[in-house]
Amino acid sequence: MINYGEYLKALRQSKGLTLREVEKETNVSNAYLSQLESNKIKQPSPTTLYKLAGLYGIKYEKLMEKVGYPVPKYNNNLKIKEEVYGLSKSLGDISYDEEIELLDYLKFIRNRKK
Amino acid sequence: MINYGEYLKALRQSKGLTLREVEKETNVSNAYLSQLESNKIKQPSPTTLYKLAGLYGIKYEKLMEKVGYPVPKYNNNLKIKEEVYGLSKSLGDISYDEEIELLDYLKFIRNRKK
DNA sequence: TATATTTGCATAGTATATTTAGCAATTTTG
DNA sequence: CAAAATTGCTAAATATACTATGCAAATATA
Repeated sequence: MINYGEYLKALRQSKGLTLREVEKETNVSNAYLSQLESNKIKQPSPTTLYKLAGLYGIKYEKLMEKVGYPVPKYNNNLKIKEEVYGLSKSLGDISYDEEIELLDYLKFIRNRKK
Repeated sequence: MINYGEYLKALRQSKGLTLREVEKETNVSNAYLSQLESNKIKQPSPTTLYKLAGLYGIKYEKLMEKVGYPVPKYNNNLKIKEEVYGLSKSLGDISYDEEIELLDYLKFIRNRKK
């Protein structure tokens, strides 16, 4: 059983968005979003995934993969990858589970002093 | 209204295959294949398209596009850049202090279960 | 030619994606 | 504190993907 819902929920909360705010931006009903985040939907349509990926700032293909759809393979050139610098380099390679935890922790950080 | 059915039919016939032969290879029912070829299905699932693309020897992405699904674009450096920065993009803009905290927390995560 | 097999397709049924409506708990506001 | 708004969620309704069954026309075989 694939668990993409937890990931979607962590993404949304890390951005401080409510289900209804996401609904406004994506035209996906808040009720359906809730079902997605609790893994009640096996395979949401690519179009739905595309909208969410856009709003949350992640790659469409990543959601496709999480949901279990075939994803076209491309040439990931490791050399070029290594030449690029930035935050992700400072963090290094992180796993999917770690990313969820970091998103969660970021939410905690930002709501700490209120 | 998108016309991908005609394309699928032309592909199948060019290979001299019957609906039932395609069914055997892809596990998609011949009845459904018939509906696909006459555009009675708006958006067949990516998995179905993937099977057909494989058998017919065309690109999966091409069928995705024909059907009207969003298709990830692969062929530029921006793409690779996005992959590398995927994490920071999903996290959004984070401050220097936040980055330090995240790095610290990541270290904590990785030393936790030992 | 007669009959058996194959072929594409139509129809009905099942599974599942997505929306609408509404409710209980929480949060906001005065 | 009390009323009002907001939030996440559930259940029922609807839309649509996909399959099982079967049939009429075409084709193969004798």
